[in-house]
Amino acid sequence: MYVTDPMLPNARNERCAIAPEITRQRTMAFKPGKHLYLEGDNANRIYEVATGVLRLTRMLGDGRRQVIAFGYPGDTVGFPSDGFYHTDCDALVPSTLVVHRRSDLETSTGDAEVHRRLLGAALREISAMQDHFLMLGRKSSVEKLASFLAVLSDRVGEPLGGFKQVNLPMSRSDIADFLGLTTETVSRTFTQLRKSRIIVIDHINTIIVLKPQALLSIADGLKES
Amino acid sequence: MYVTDPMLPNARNERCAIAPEITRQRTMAFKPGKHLYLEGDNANRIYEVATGVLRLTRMLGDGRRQVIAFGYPGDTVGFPSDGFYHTDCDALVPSTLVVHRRSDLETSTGDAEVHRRLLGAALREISAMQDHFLMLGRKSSVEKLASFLAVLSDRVGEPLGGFKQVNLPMSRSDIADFLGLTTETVSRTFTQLRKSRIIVIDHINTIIVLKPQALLSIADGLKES
DNA sequence: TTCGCGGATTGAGCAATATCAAAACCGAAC
DNA sequence: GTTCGGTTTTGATATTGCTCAATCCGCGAA
Repeated sequence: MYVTDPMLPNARNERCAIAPEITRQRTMAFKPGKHLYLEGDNANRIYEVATGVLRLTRMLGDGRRQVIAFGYPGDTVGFPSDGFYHTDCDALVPSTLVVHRRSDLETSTGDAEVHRRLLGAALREISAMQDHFLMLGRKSSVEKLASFLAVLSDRVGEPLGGFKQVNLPMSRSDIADFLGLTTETVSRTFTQLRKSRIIVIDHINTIIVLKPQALLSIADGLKES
Repeated sequence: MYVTDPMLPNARNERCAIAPEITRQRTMAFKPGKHLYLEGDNANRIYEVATGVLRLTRMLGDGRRQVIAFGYPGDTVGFPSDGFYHTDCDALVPSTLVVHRRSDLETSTGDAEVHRRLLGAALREISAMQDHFLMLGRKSSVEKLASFLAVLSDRVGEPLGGFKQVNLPMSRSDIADFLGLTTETVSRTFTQLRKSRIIVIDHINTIIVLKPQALLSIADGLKES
């Protein structure tokens, strides 16, 4: 999951639920604690998230970290380049994954539907990452957090008395490393959104969006607060 | 072209020169001044840069801009997602492009070699963008500019009396919008690298790298200067 | 229940980068 | 050559987000 412009008619529709005939393919359970793969590992498998949340990270020599993406149901991770993975990947919560062979994407000899599906996921990935660049490079801290919450609320928010409740399985420092901020700034920005009554922090990892429209306005830089 | 970690054994080798039998395919000339395509256009063509330099951009409502990538020879631009382009694209210098049909990538019915080639380009694109995230989100201004110059020098630098000369066909504000900085900061950072005798600014758009190793050290955050 | 620990929040000061403004430079047109 | 317009550089100041440090909070263990 990347932070795409929440105002755009997004590509969510294409990222449809995994069809039953596909889940009948090889599926695996994966729990937090170990890595699904590491940067530099031989990339022989591509994973489609069915349930749970994955975390893709990339490290700089001195410990600085970038969370490249969070893998939510419908997302695909592990695209190979030159035969290797280029990020680390682990799970934030117990997850289930549909496993594909690298050859399912790279050769057209197998199941044509799976091939089409993986290719589509790769192309959507490119366009989502392009949007994410705009956010990383050009948005302020409030705009970043608002964009993040808007996307999450849109994709995995659950209705709660007219509002949307969003669960955040990741830590504040995961969010910080995803948005290119520090944990302190993320925390302060949460407080700021809470004080403007745009969100309620129900629990450290559960927020409720009170004013989705205000969140979107901030995300797109249309509002100063 | 994205800014990938210049220390890594990079994927440049894969991005090999366009073979003669491929250039025999449909080729077009494209000059600066008009757009190759705009965000939202129907994406029916995919372009492989043969010569020249393209610029891919994405805009935020209030005018803030992000340069998503520069398209150098060997790079491929115009990957479709949901049938549309998701960036604007124009040329910085007169360029020639190898034109592919969208269907060359999306169906496996055509030339298998072209299909393989486009798919490989898409996968490399994903991994290069992941590296670029780390830079946008976590690097300082000197580190960003040093990374940028290191990659350019590596990819398109020309030998000049034991040093490498790098041409910069893009403006300072293009560089700024690519690295997530302002033009002023880019300019100051150029000056800083010049004063440390790491580069020489031969001309506004021609620099000479005097100390490639120092450039790499800074790029990777191993040096404070 | 209390204790202790790790993550989260808050605070104060600071550093990096942005902003605003002016000067310098460069190339194109005359 | 001179002029003009746009880009780049430089300067002064403002501001955002970072750093360092001190609580605070929630949760599991005893």
